[in-house]
Amino acid sequence: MTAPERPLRADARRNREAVLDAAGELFARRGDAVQMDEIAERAGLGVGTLYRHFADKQALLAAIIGRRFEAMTAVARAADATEDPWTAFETLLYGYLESVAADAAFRFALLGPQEPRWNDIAAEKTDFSAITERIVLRAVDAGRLRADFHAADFVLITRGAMANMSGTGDWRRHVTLVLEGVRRGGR
Amino acid sequence: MTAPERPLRADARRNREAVLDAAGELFARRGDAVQMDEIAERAGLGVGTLYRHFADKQALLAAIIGRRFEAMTAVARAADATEDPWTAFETLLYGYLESVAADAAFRFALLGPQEPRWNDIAAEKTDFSAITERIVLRAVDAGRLRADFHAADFVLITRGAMANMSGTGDWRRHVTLVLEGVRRGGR
DNA sequence: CATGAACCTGAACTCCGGTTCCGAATCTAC
DNA sequence: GTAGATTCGGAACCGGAGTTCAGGTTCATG
Repeated sequence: MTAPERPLRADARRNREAVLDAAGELFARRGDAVQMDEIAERAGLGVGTLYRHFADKQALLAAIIGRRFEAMTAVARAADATEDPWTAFETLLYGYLESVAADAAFRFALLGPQEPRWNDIAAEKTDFSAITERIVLRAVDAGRLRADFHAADFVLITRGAMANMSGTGDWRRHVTLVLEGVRRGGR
Repeated sequence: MTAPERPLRADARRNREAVLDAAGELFARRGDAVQMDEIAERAGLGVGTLYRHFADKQALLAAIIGRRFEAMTAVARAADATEDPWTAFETLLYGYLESVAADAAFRFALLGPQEPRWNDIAAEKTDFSAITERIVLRAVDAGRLRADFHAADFVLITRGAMANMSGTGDWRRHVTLVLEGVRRGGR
């Protein structure tokens, strides 16, 4: 179905990239509240061009989100490479949250009401959740997380922190508090 | 300015109530995604009537949210009447969250991006935050909450839980975990 | 350098939902 | 019971944001 796919013309590829960059930047700053005209202007292109590369706004957003999920997966993989189970867990958690904190669109996708969608996309295209599960398991087995801690709890914590990222909320403080209730085995 | 205020005509008062009920019900279920026509239909009235009673959609929402804040303040007052400081704290926390869980509009108002607005309204019209502060202080003084716990942390926890209220998130589990990191002096 | 396909532009279009407005209906006071 | 003010109804209006499309432009190929 996606078979023939002749390579894009040079200017087309360049423009496609410009759109992705502009959209990424703007979505990151203001979530999906940005409008197509703004993205076009920032990319130095006409709106029509956006629609030549992406079926609609949703598709453009999806492309951006997909990128982020891939980056996220890389972060997770790196964390998993750490020997110490607790360090691995913390690295994953903060790596994840730091990225999310820097990107309103990502946050929107993760927190938004159409919940199932994006996470499903992520599940299909990356093995982020598998890696997360492994890291959590390692920490539990090493006695560094409460015995009943589950990957779903990682999501819980994560979402909780995200909710404290806009405005005055101090999400780091929030994570600190939660971690205190979840960490085990001091030294 | 609001001085003369002749009493509303009987039917007007009845209709106003119907609007409030319909809007409360729908906003609670679907947040501010409901549209004016829907509310009108559910109330058995024309749209024009909504606008006779409320300047615009925002004002209607504000009326609903205001109601909820008042109810919330009553809950807080009740919690404050409990002798045991920890029980008071837990009562407040769960009372708050239970109400919020039942009302998407309220959640939306508390969690939404236009953050400052609603909380300011609340601060002006109710003494919810004052009561909360007192309850938190009591628990800290009694050694039942970590010494550095502050009213702002209550908000943190609260927002964190809210983020886990839609879809599959198990907000009670989330609160349990957080509480574990915050509670002090078991039995 | 010429030709045609691929691509770009941006004004115009469409859809959607909040808001208005005025004739019709309803209530209150006398 | 009736006059007159108040309130209601809902079709029409309006602005905003996504999307389309009829040319003009640029690139790749021979």
